[in-house]
Amino acid sequence: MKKKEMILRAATVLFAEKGYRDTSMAEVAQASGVAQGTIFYHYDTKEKLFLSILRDFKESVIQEFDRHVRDRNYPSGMVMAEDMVDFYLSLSGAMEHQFLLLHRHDAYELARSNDECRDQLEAIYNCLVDMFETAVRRGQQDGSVGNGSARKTAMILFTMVDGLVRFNTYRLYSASALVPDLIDSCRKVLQP
Amino acid sequence: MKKKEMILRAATVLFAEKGYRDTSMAEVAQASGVAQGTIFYHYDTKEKLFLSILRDFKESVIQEFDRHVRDRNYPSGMVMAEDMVDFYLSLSGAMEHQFLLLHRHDAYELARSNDECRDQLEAIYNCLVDMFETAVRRGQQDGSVGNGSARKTAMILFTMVDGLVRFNTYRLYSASALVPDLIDSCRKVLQP
DNA sequence: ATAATAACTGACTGACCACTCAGTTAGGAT
DNA sequence: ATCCTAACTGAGTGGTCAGTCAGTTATTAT
Repeated sequence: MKKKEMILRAATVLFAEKGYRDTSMAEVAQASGVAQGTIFYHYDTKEKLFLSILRDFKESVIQEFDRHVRDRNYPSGMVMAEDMVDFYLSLSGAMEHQFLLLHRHDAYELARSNDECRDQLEAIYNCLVDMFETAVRRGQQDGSVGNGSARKTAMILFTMVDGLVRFNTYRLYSASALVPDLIDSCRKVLQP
Repeated sequence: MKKKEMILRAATVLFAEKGYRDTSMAEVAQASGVAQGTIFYHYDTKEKLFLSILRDFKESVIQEFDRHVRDRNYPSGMVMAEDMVDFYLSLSGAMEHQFLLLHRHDAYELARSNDECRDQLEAIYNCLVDMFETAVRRGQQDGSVGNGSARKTAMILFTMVDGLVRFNTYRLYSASALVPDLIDSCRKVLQP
């Protein structure tokens, strides 16, 4: 693996686990087995390193979603919606550190002063909500999902599933114990 | 107002808006119109100042909730649950900075190494979920709410409402536009 | 083989920041 | 009026950290 990528990976883990501000570039250098100067050679500043992580995350989410949905045939929008909840949960497990980053305030902080950061965040967020919206729309067409704004319904589903991931992240409650109840609640929200 | 309280108030706003790590004690001192040394006279360390803010928040939440529920007669658990959603939304507006603090990662960070911080967080969180649980239980007794674990149902309601507050905080979406849909979804989740 | 460029290194720097401390001021008790 | 203590002050300190830079090593082109 190239050193540039090693730096990105190590920084993703450290920024997610310790936070952007609480992670020094010296720590990133040590964790990636690289001299401090090397980081600044590849990513001019700490901020640009963080942006690269976000960009990487965005591309991964889009790619994973496309790969999951492609070649898949759902009998109904409702079934697709349930699969999207499952997919979101497994994605947040597989990309644990990136989701942890998304659940920190660091990125939103940076987004206030940095346009690119805001754009990346919106793209990630839109991609995730779009997942649910696609399912809702399809369900509304085939009659398995009740009417109402598809976008708003998708956002409510998003808050429910994302809240569960957050419970897990903060170790306030084990997510797995809530999954059946959550899926059940989502079904109730969607039912015509 | 005593200087000690002025410091606490200024620090709450600054920690919420700029983050714990990004706020220097010099800024807190300036914002509260006090010398730097005065802060350390009242609150030994930055960490203890933060804990005092959390303690203050916990007590306020409990007090506000008690005051709201006392002397109020709900015709059914379902109506109480709807009122709890409303109450949560208005509370998060009235105590905007404290809720912002709760939505940052700072507190959860500190909780990992500081027992008191973890206890305060759990107390705040329990108080909020208890609100919903009380309503669900009552609804299950009078038949206005369906059966199932009251705690889990309360947690799902919590994630839905809290997710909405978060949307607002991060300025990703205007909360008010989602409120009617949210209340409607909560009703669906609760219905027998 | 030589030159040219890209990748890499780590000691160093200037800025910042939590916290200290020696000293001053305000308030209350007798 | 005198004493005592609590409240308050701000210049100073030691430590940390993002970013620099002059120099070294690896890679590629000719």
